[in-house]
Amino acid sequence: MKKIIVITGPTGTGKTKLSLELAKKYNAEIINADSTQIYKGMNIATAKIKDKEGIIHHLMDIKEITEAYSIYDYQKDARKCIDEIHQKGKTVIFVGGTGLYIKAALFDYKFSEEVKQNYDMYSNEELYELLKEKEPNTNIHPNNRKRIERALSRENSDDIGKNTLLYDTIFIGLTANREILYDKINQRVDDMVSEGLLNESENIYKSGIRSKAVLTPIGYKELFPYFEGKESLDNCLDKIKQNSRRYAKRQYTFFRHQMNITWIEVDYEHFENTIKKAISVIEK
RNA sequence: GGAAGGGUAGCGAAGUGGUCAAACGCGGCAGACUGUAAAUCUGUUCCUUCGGGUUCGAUGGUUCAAAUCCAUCUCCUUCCA
Repeated sequence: MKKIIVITGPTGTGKTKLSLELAKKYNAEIINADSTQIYKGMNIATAKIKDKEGIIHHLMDIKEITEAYSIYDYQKDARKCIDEIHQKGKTVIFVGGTGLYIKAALFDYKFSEEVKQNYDMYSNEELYELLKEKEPNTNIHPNNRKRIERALSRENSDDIGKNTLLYDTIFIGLTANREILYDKINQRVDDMVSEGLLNESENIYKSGIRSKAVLTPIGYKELFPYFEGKESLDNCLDKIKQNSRRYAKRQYTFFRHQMNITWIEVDYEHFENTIKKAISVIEK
């Protein structure tokens, strides 16, 4: 099977579990599509797989948390992995919830040379005016300074190829009723605590490293006020739960509008049903 | 039993005669998204057949006009007994 299988969906739906079963069935290797699992040392909050059951996982634990990594790197790395796996005659399965990474790898996203500049002296309004001159049809909001700076730093590209799929791919999304999903997410945070989340987070806190890799994932930075004695543990854990719920919502928005996904309602009680459904979607 | 303060939309909290369907925050919902994407940013949030309708503990009153003033009732918090 040379089709690429993508397993995605919001956090807490069992993507990892499903991916292992499918990898065994289709003689596949897995490419991680989760932006936070790229990094070493961040395992509990990112819900990294504990037992790979012999399945080869790519693009996981490949960077130190002090290192930079971006979607541009991911695109190159992921495509290289696809070629290698296909060359072995095996199937490729992408697993993860970072929608943009999946899109950049599989769609014809074109990245151009960066024109690094310092925009510190400009106000949001001034920057927006600059962008308007460069890209009159921009739909970036004036308040979204980071994205405006990015847009100004890249070469103007009319054809960015974001809707052109490069590979024969099947997109499977795991989903669940909102209420159930939120319960799962809340429960999962409590489970992470029993698995040692506080320890892992405190080590990162004490390391003094405040890189992008540290400050991006949900589950570490929210605990820092607790280590500083400024906030109760319960409040910090509630913050993690809330951020996770909001993250799941944003994921839905992205997946619904950016990719043609076949959604599967997760059967938490009898996960084998979820696997069966996925197989029937793949073999349809 | 006495004294004081208070009950405002899902929650917290402003508002103390008209410009109030009611600031702001949170939560919820919806959305954008090519180099931080577990990020960043936006919209919306009493009901509505979009004409309007019904709200600010309850009831009654004053007024052209009340969440805002008055009376009674009710509930909560704190203090004194």
